Amino acid sequence: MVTIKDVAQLANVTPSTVSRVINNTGRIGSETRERVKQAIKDSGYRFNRSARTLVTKSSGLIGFVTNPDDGFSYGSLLQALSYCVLNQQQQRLVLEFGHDNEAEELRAIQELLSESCDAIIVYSRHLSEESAQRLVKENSTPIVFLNRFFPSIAVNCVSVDNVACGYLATRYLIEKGHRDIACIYGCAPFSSAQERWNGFCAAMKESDITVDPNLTYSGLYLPNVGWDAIHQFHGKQFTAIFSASSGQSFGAVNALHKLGYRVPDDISLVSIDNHLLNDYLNPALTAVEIPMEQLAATAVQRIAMLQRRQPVIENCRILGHLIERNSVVDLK
Amino acid sequence: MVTIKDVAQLANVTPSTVSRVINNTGRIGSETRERVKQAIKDSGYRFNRSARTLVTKSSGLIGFVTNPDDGFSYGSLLQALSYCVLNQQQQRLVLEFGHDNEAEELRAIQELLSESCDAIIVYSRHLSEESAQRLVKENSTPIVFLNRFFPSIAVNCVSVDNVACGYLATRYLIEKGHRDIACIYGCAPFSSAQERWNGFCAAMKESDITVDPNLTYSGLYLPNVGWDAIHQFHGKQFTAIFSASSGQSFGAVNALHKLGYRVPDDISLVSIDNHLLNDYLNPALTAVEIPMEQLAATAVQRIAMLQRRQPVIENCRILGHLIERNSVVDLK
DNA sequence: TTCTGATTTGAAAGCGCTTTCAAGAGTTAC
DNA sequence: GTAACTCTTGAAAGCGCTTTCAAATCAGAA
Repeated sequence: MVTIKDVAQLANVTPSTVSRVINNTGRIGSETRERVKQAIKDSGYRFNRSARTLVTKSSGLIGFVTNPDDGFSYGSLLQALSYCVLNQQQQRLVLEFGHDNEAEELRAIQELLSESCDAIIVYSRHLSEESAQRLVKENSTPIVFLNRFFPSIAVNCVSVDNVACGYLATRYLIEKGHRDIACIYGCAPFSSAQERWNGFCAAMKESDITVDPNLTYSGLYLPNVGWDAIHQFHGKQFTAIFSASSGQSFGAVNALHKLGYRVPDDISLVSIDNHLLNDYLNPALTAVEIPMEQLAATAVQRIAMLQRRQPVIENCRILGHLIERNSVVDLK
Repeated sequence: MVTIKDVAQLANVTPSTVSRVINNTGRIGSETRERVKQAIKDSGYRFNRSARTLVTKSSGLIGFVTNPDDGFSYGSLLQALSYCVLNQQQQRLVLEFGHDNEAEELRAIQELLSESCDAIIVYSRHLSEESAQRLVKENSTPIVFLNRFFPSIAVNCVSVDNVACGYLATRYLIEKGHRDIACIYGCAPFSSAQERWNGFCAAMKESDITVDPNLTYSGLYLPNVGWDAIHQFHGKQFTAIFSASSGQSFGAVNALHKLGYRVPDDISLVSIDNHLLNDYLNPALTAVEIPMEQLAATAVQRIAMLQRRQPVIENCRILGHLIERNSVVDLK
């Protein structure tokens, strides 16, 4: 293994000088600098990051904790993080998967702390507020929780305004003249579930529409839940559906087709979540989409704030945008 | 920062002993072991991986290089790698993105080599065989190339048998009685493109069907290519389409709908690639799917072989499986 | 010439861990 | 009682790098 020492010897300088050239720190004579650079090339030197990490306590790694996920909802997030932001700062992402329980999520985080990560982004479902709070208090490493909102450590949370998402979607249906609106929404452990439901209720109440309990269905964010919901709604009087997740929407659309409903002619549907499918489903789904780039950028920005120990604006939540496609018919 | 030294002091032993307890190496008196374990807990010690990496030259990191990708085709791969295999071996994945050019892909790999990765998995499009070969020769770190096949370093390649995929899909159509079959396929930089096309041709030839050049269309694996292809085919005589990628298939199905074709009643379609969408599109797409878990497992297995410098079976290529759904009609 | 200050480079310590080698303690055999 | 073991632990070097402090060099001013 070629080390900085070998390079130094070859260039007739000391390791300190080589280090200074590599890191571009300190003042170096231009002739020496060239000589060192040449020696680096000639020797085939490759620099050893763990040695640096040991000294500087900064690894250039950003930890990312998530859970395996049928829809790979984290895929676009990873990409946004890595592509738009991290590369510019010469950082890399390290992945750890929790296995859908809190203990594993905590283990994953500990693992990443051992790795001297410069910061950790947690995209978790199971972590309790107490655990999250403890992690933040006991570690100097910045930790940002994505898509969770813990009031006691709001500074560490970057999340979507799910109430607004539910509200936006529902209000859109109402504006299009719908009043008999069914609702398919989530449940624990998704913290967004209750919020999106609240948004739905708020929009309904605002327009003085009473929510028909027979036209609501709650379950995991999965296609079969949407499918079951439609079968429950079947036969009842409704013209539109607010479906709180793409997973549920796909199942719902499928069931609607199977039962002979035309979408949107018979039944309109608004979904939440960005998904490649939204564009290619038949019909393409009108949905409240979350700007993943903004989510990623905000997380990275928040990390920078935490690193500088700056006072931060608490509770700036990301807003979703309604993208009109072809799954809603205008009744007016 | 609590170090192994602090723990040693607390437990009244030397750092060597603490290290032995942590790593479970060497023989340790049971009383001492307990005392050390207690000290570890009491002191809040967290072990520093870069220090270990510096000594042992093994970081427990597996590098993964890919390119940003609209369909996140690597998402399921990451998950398969991380979930099924790596966790059991206490390893983590580090991500690096090339930006769709060879220089960036090479930079990404170098970066990961600096990180002392135990192995590197490259899911690349642009790397030339020469570069790949050089990387393998010049580095002792095992490197595995996914979805590429370089004859000169076949040992380092884990790839799908794309000829077989194209053949399987096409033969299925023929078996269902189709003879006027259009083909939408890929182009450079996808090495799979030519192979899938070859598979298509082989199946056609086998059944003595001449390929009509007016019913073939080549382009990137993107929806708009599928869309354009259908518009070119429109008006010509054909009953089925072999579409070599999910991206193209989605665009094709969309265009078929727009032009008033019923799928599969008027036009059947077989696709290649696993995609969540295959199940939820209307109709659900019959497709040759690639077992990602197998791909991941094979890659990890190959890494282990390379690490042990064992002679390996060259050129075992992963086979796709045809999953029947509802996008093909039986003409017989 | 001598002094001052700026610039460039070197020497050496140390980051937290592993690992080799040796020493000490305890046990058994004769 | 001594020799020959085994078992447990410690001392110390060193992994490849950064960084502080000091030394050396050089230019310019007096």
